[in-house]
Amino acid sequence: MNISTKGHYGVMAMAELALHHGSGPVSLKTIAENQGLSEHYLEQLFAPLRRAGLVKSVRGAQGGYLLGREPEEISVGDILRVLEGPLAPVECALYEPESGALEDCANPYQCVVRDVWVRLHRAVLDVVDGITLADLCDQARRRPRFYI
Amino acid sequence: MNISTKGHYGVMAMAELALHHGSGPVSLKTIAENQGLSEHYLEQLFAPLRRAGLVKSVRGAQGGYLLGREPEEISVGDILRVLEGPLAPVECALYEPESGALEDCANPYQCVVRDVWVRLHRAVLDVVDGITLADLCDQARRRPRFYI
DNA sequence: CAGAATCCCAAGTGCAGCACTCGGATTTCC
DNA sequence: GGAAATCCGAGTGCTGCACTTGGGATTCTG
Repeated sequence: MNISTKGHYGVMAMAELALHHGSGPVSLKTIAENQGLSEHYLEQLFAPLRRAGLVKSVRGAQGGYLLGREPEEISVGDILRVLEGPLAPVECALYEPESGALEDCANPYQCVVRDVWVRLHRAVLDVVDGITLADLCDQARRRPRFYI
Repeated sequence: MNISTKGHYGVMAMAELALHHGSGPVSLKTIAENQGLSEHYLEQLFAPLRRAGLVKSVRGAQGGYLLGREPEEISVGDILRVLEGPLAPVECALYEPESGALEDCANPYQCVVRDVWVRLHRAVLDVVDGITLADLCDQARRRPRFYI
């Protein structure tokens, strides 16, 4: 039930991109230094983010990364799904009840317990899809000792 | 963001114990056969559950396991915490804001993002601590093709 | 135009944890 | 006594995490 550093660092890095949104690309070196992360490791995270369209890259000197969409249109859930995979606690919780998949469970115990995972899945999505990068920026700018 | 088979099987097995609550011990062999799981693997899950007091064991022939408390007093969260560890998405989300731990974050990005993890943590706990084994039993007994 | 800065890509590495299996010791009912 | 069960420790193959290493391609700046 935890988020790996991929998702963790990914959201942190995307938050930094969002704070600089509108003022040119930000390099991974900058992000890595600001946040105390490995630049090469961040590279690995940004490859799938770019393929998913969440960021755009600018190559060459003074290059870096830009948000692929407006901060209001990128949720934490969008980032996590790219870096962590689907956010269902167990595989069978991915299928929603209306598809009739409930009948697929071999035994009654598993079916009953699956309802727990479905509810958990929904609770997770409610949180992560309800927070956008714009929300994080607002919150960051309101912090007392905020710099940059 | 997922639950391993430890937590998954553990909750399924505990649900079966709860259904038989009050009518003697249930052996792991029975559970394993009913649910199509490995008996030896279940053994490993029940060791920590017993140490945590969630189940009691009866050794010898016709032995097995009993719930350590009433079904109303065992939540899914109790089981998951024993088998999966703390349910916080990242370590720093374990500390709640009122302890003043918010000041510990080195950089502002991490702090802002941590609020996401804290909210996620709370949402998870709301679900898993709000479902008891008694709830699962009620639901199981109401299912159409319910047996045993 | 050189060279620095940057993204891009592939490969490898050490470690931890998952999902079991195996073999046996101990306890208890019949 | 023997079968049924819990207990216990060890081992195993695999996958994924959290990086590192080493290079190549692109583009701005002096």
